Amino acid sequence: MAVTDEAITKIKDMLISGELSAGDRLPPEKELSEKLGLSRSSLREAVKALEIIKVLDVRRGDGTYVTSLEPKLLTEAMTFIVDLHQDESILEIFEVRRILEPAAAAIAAGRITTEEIAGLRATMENIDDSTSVEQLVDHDLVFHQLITSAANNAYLSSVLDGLSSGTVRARIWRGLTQEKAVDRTLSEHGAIIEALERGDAELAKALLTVHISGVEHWLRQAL
Amino acid sequence: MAVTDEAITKIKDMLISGELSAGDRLPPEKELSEKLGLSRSSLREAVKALEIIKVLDVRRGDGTYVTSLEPKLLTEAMTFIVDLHQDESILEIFEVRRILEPAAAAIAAGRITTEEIAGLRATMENIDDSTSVEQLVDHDLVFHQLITSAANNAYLSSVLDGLSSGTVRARIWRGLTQEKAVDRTLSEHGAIIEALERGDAELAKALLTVHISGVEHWLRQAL
DNA sequence: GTCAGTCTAATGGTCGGATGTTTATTTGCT
DNA sequence: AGCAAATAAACATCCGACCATTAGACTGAC
Repeated sequence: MAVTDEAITKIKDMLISGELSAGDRLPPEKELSEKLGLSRSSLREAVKALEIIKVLDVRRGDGTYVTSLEPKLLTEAMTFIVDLHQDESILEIFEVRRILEPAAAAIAAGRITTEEIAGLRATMENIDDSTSVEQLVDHDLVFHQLITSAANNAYLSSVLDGLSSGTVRARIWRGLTQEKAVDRTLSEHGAIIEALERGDAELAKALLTVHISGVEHWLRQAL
Repeated sequence: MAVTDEAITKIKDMLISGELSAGDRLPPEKELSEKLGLSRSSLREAVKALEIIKVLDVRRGDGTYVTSLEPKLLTEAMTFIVDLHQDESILEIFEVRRILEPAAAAIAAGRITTEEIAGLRATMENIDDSTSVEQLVDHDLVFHQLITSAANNAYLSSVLDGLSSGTVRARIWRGLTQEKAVDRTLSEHGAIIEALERGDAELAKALLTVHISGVEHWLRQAL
């Protein structure tokens, strides 16, 4: 194994063993490279790799720190990869979303707070079929994130957020706008909010299945 | 933005735009660094980062290639991250698995082939409650992977595989062995195979929900 | 004493080049 | 044609120098 990969493994082990914890600061590059027995150049490659997947947070002029290590960091790593193959396999991604999001909504229905409901309602304000695509994408992003986060499972949220990257969303809403299907989509969002507010898990689940399947169907014929 | 991060973005853009495709070979480091306007050292950091998340495949003495970019590469990226926080949040991860795996089994029930059934049966051979923990973990890993792959959705498989890393599995089976719960777990596996063979999606789904919930319950009290 | 501004040391960011190691290819011999 | 050695290409690693940024210490005015 290359020294750089060894360094990655060693740092990872230090995290797993607890020698390094969330928020801790790593020794300076020079010092750490000597400790791990490799050059600063090679160590930097290792640190860069860990920074990309959000395990380390490098602050120039300050130092290198261990991130919060929250499940949230799964999202960015996934988004990076999902972005790379959006064309062929969007449908497979939607199949996964169609499994997870209704389940998330069902869980959310049982524990969603009035504040969260209010947050969902807020995303619907000032939105109609004459709103710009960018705003629609923003609304859509926040809407779905609020629901999944109401399910109170950070991994669930991370995976779902990672699977639905912004680039894909933008393409879809552009298409929906052209086909004048914005109204219907927005009214589906409204119905979902009502079901969640009533705590109707079954209905919320069904509505989300229908909602995602609808977009999926549109996508299928658009490809 | 640092030059290294710019380089990562540029390479990513080359992939999205199609200038680089799966299997393509990148220019040599020296040449590419000149083209992108940065030093070889900095470029190497970028390449290393992309290698870690399985976007690039670096072959010493040969060259650097774009990987297949299959969804499968999501797994390793996820495993890396999931391994880092197994303790606190295993239960959240299990909640996600409990949503996805039964759904995967239901899909699989409708399209699983006799060869795949035979493959599942094969994992049960030579396995009983006197088998070593390592072998049990191997069996378990292959068993669940076969089911998810029978669902024929590469993203679904990748996400599930990523969520259930080997380290967690090992801990669980060690526990199950101590509690003499191996028998029950294995018989559950057998029942799942039969349901899949009969194409009974509802039963397969229910069995997997029960199966995962059982492990989840054991985990909850073990923590 | 307190605050603002300045200075400095620590730290990461970038670079260029030298050298080692591995692999694929070419060359040359039989 | 086939095998083996030589060669070249490419990545791997290291080193040392210098730049850029930041946090924190310091200083001086009030």
